[in-house]
Amino acid sequence: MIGLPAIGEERANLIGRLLPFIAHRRLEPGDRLPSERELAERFGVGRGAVREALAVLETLRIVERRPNSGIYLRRVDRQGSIEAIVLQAELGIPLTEAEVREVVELRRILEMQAVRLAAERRQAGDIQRLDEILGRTDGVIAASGNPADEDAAFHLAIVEATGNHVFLRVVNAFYLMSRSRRQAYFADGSRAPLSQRQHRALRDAVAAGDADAAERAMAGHLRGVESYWMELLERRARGD
Amino acid sequence: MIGLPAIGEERANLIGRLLPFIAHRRLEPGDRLPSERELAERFGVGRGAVREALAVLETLRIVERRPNSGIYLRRVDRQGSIEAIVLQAELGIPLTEAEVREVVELRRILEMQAVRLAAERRQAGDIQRLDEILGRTDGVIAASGNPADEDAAFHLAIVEATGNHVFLRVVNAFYLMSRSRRQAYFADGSRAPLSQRQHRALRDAVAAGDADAAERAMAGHLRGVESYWMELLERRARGD
DNA sequence: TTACCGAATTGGTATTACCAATTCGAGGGC
DNA sequence: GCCCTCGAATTGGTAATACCAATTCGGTAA
Repeated sequence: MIGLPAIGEERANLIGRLLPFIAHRRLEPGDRLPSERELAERFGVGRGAVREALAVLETLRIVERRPNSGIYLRRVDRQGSIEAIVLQAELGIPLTEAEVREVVELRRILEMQAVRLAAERRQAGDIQRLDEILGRTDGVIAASGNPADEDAAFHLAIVEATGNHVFLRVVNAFYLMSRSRRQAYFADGSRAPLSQRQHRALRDAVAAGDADAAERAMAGHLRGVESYWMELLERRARGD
Repeated sequence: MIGLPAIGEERANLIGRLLPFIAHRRLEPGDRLPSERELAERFGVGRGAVREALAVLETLRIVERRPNSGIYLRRVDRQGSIEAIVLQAELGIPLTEAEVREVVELRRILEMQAVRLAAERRQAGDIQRLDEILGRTDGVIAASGNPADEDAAFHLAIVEATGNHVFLRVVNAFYLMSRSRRQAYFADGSRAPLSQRQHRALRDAVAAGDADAAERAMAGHLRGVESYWMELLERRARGD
């Protein structure tokens, strides 16, 4: 069949089908996956689509392609890329409980250090950017909208104030992988105003160049979010 | 021409040619790249190869593909993936001076926190792994080999002792992106013995559960590596 | 100047074909 | 019975072609 469109078939991202396939087969690191031709047939797509997905999975260090031999699974748990978790989250695959705890812990480490550096190095433009985001957030709250993306923008703007763009990339990954979770967090409209007050305290501490105060403000602010995540885990453990 | 093999033509990784092409054109975020067909012709490859490369660049948030419209450059400097830097380094594209300084700073932040957590949480297996790597390194040094990979393995084993696999993934990215630099560092054979002594002090502090001592040991150890990187930058600034 | 329509362009996808290296089993020699 | 050898099948790498559907963009008409 040439060029026949899928007949009413929902054709999700191939990576989103490939990852559960790998997980479901309980493949061990080093195991060989089916050949490209077999995967193409099994998922009802062309070989080109399979190769595109495999190129991504190889870059994320999930698989290894050996020419004329096969596709092999790598030690995805410890050598995999951090972006692999971002991709999974974007595909709707939920993080494991361990991953959630680890993400929360590392996010705290990163942001505590970031806000200190930000307070020490902030430029006028950085504070201006923070104020702009705060104003935009006020508007979203007033319109009863969900300020999840503005929340992320504020935290990332603080990291940006460190002047370290690599730092920004790393923290950005964490915000990308928790986007849906953050949306759910702010779905409860009562949370946004408190968060906004804490953001303003953070802004003031950073603007004043008071690293200790900024760190304290960040610690208190993160506590709220973290407890939400931990509650989510408990709820999931009880079976929703 | 069908199936004609390249005649003596060195056909490097397409991504390795695409990235300089983008940089050389001084494309701004939002700008459109040539179409897939044009890129394929320009680089002398098939459209499939171009699509494979673009799929990777899209995952790394370097470009965005809009169906039936075109390929657009994203804000690669701040929204790009951290893995994009890893990929660049693997392709032999040197880091910019700013990136080097930022990588050094963030690596210090991550490892200082990691070694504290490792000292607090290390299990028996973690110390065993550290000792194993230390022993292997002794062998490499005795054989006048380059212990660059053993050095990375040791630092990563410390991060692994935190029990945080997400932490491990992030730090792993930093070691992958500086692999060639680390090889050059240990090419001077006089550096390995000092490094090994410092590693042993780190191992002892972690094994003893002394977070403060471990942090001090890590701080001193990193100082040496960092000064090497900074000297490299100055040498490069003077034009090698 | 504006609104509209149609042709060209573009990414998305499947199919086919060929190459070269690896794999693996059958057959033969020891 | 065991091991070596050789050849066929398998596999990833790559190019070329064709078609679709949506976007773009130019020209034309109101």
